[in-house]
Amino acid sequence: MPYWLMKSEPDELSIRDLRHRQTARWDGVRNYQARNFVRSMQPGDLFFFYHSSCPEPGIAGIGEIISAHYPDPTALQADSHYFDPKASAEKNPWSATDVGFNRLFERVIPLSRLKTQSALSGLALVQKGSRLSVMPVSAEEWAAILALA
DNA sequence: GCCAACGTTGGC
DNA sequence: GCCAACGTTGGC
Repeated sequence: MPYWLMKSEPDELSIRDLRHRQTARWDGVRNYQARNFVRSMQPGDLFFFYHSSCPEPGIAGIGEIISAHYPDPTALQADSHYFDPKASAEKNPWSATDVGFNRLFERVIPLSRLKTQSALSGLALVQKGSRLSVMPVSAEEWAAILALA
């Protein structure tokens, strides 16, 4: 079962929001590499829920993929922040998936701490200049991060 | 196909 | 708010 890491701005969707709602649609991915990762997700996959663009960027908990991927409806909504004028119902290049809550960490594992872990040096998250918002996490990386929670 | 300009991401 | 790094756009 593959593992993932996905970034969200907590102002938009935080791990606490997910815990409260239990499920949410993970949409708005607008990068082809990240989209391809979304398309390879399977129900039951777990992911680290990363808080970005906030006072304490880091991993805040764990979520679970609970649906197959499907065309991202926000790409077709003119009033959406994620509207893509080049997308159509017939040809929508963007994908979304439904996610569920799994676990809230007592404390956020800060990015600064993740950066100090040699076991995580291959993770796109900690690599200079990387802005990938959806990325795979190996079983070894998963265990190394969990050990910090 | 090249590449400059632009917009976005996201840490700090 | 700043700015480095990246991806995309569009003229040529």
